[in-house]
Formats: sequence, structure tokens, C-alpha cells
Amino acid sequence: MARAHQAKRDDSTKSQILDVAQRLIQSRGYNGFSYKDLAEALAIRTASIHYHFPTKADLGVGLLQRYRRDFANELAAIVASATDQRRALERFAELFQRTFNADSRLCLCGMLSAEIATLPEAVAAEVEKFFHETEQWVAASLAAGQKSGAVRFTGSPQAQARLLIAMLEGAMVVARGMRARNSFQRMVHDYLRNLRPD
Amino acid sequence: MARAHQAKRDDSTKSQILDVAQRLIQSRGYNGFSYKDLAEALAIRTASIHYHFPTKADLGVGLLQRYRRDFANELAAIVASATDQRRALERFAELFQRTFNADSRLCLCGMLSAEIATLPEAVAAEVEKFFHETEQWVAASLAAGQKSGAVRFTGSPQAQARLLIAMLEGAMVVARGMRARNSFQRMVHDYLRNLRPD
DNA sequence: GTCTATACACAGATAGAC
DNA sequence: GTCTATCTGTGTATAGAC
Repeated sequence: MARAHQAKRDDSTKSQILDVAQRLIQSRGYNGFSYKDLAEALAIRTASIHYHFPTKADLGVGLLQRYRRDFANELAAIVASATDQRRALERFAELFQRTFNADSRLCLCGMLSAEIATLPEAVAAEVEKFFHETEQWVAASLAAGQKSGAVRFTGSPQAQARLLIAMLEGAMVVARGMRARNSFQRMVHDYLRNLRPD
Repeated sequence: MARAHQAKRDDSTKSQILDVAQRLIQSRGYNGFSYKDLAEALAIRTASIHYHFPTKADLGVGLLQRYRRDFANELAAIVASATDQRRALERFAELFQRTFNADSRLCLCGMLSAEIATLPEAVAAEVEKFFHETEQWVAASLAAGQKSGAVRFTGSPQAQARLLIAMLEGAMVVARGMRARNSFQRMVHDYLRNLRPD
């Protein structure tokens, strides 16, 4: 979901490698793509990729660091522009929607989380950070929205945040497995209805 | 979740291969295990596994056919013994809980769904069947529970069923990615609270 | 049914020329 | 920075003996 609407474009080879890697992981998983796939997509040799990212673990870590930074920027942009927290959470869900609409791609960290038992520890640690950061943002939005009356829910903001993220990740997985592309949007809409204050 | 509490045990090599394959896929994914892993776990040679399952696609299809059959039996047992539909849905969620408690394993079809772009088509078709069968069972339970007053929800039983399954799949993924093992149970509990009639 | 032996392609990775 | 060439391990799969 990050990288979709960047203002500044970085056209360096290094950045293009990450672009392709992200797309491939979201579609096929960390264990489902190779340096050969990247090389063919970019019309260069695998040795050139090893120059930028000596090992696959380096590539994974580099990708996730960029991803977390981009994602944080998108969340900040939502906060800056959304009229209220309910609208902010809808915009948050739309980030996932946009990813899924592109060829049924999964959330990068949702995919990596499934494969976490096979990931280099440094990559797994980045995945964990992503979820904690994201949960914190959602929980803060929920808490502020509860106070202002923009959203309504029971239980703690943190528990509700985790549940909302789980629903988004799971809706991607299930819509993919059922090969029912439209059902993602419907699930999200149905779920968010429960946060309405009225 | 299937295979956990079978009455009849099948100790044939073929069946043992499927047992190990299921465990490995739930932990590491379809692209994260090999015939070598199976051979080592069973103390036989990879060639022997090829005798039972000529290709990895054959193994995948065989595993999923058994899994769907076992899962259907578990659902039937729940229907036969649960006092009401709310309790039946709790027991349904416990199937997932049991799997996750075993070494943070994912739902077999949740994992395969993430990897679906890399799966042999015959395997992908089995994954799709699993989700549709499961959704049908959950939707039927919800509809009956709504009628009897055991559960309460808005929208169609089918939409609610899909959402419940998505939440279970996503809760496994998120709890894994956050390396917060206890949070799965909590998410499920929080979610099911919303189905209460009172 | 299980074994040894082997084939063949691909994986991640390195050395060194340009 | 990108290339050619190469290394080594691993993956799926087959042939044929026992």
C-alpha cells in the first residue's frame, strides 16, 4: 500500500529493485521469488542486484525499512487531512483496499507474517515493528474518535485496533483464497459499520 | 485443526507423510518445505515419498482432500453435540485456536491462500473449495442461531460468515507477526462477544 | 515399498574484467 | 555499477536394483 502515491520518485536501480521485490513478495511471497525474477523484470543480471543488496536478507530488511517509512508518511497524511477519526479509519482501510485491488496483492507484512518461520531474523523483526507501529496509530485514532464521538466501540482501543488490523489482513487472505475479488471491499464495509456512533 | 483428535489412526507411510506435510506447510508454507524435510522427519528417502506422491502437486491435492474431509467431520461433530448455535460457533473458533496454540501454526488454507499465486492450479482449487464449504457451514449456523435467538447480528448470514472466517485467519497472521501468542485468543473472544443476543 | 544413484534446473552468492 | 563466468547447495523428479 505504501509507494502508491509518492510525491518524489526515486528512479535509481536500487529503488527499482525494491519496487519489483515488493510487488513480487505481495503476490508470491518471500520464498516465491528469486534474484532471477528481479533481474528479468529489470533487464539486468543477478550479479548487479547482489551489488546493491549482497544477500536476500539485506534486500528484505531494506525493503521493510522503506515500507515502514512510506507507510508512516501515509498515516501522517491521513491524520493531517481527515475531517474526523471515523473518516481517518476509512482512509486507513482504503490503503489496504488499494493494494488488494492491484492483482489481489496482499499486505506486504501480512504475507511475510505467514512465512515468518522461514525468514531471516532481521526481516522478521521489521515485520513485528510494522504491526506494532500500525496498531499504535489505529489505537490512537480510535481513542481520539471515542472521545470526540466520531466512533463508538467496546473494549480497549488497543484491542479494537488489533482486531481491525486482523480483519483487514484476513479479508485479503480469504478474498484471495475464495477468488472472490469483490468480497474484500464488502467485508471491510460491513466491519466498519460497527464503529458508527449512531 | 483437522487431524488433532481423530478416533481412527492411520499409521501407513502415506498417511504419515501427509501428517508431516500438513505440519510443515502450516509452519513454513508450501514453498518453505521440501521432500527432503519430509524424508528426514520420517527417516526415509525422498524417492520413497515420490512413490506415494509422484509430484508435489499430487501431495498437495492429497493433503487438501484429506483435510477437507476431516474438517467436515469435525464440523458435523460440533453440530451433533453443541447445545446451541452460539456454542457451536465458539467450538468452531476453538478449532483454529487449537491449531494456533500448536507452535503458532496457521490454518492450512490460510497459509496456502497467501501463496496461491505460486500453487499448482489443482491445489488452488482445493483451497477455494475449503473456504466455500466452511463459509456455508458458518452461514447456516448463523442463520439458524438468528432464528432461534442464540445469536444476533446484522446483514446477511453469508456476509457475517465470511467476516468471521476472515477475522480468524487474520488474527492468526497478526498474532504471528507481532509474536504475541496470547493475542489470538483475545481477538477471537472480543469478536465473538458481538454475536451475543443480549 | 524402499533403496542407491543420478539427472537437471535453479537457488543464492562470489571473483574479477570492463 | 554492470557484466561474464563460476561455485556450491538444494529442489523436484526418474531409473532401476533389492
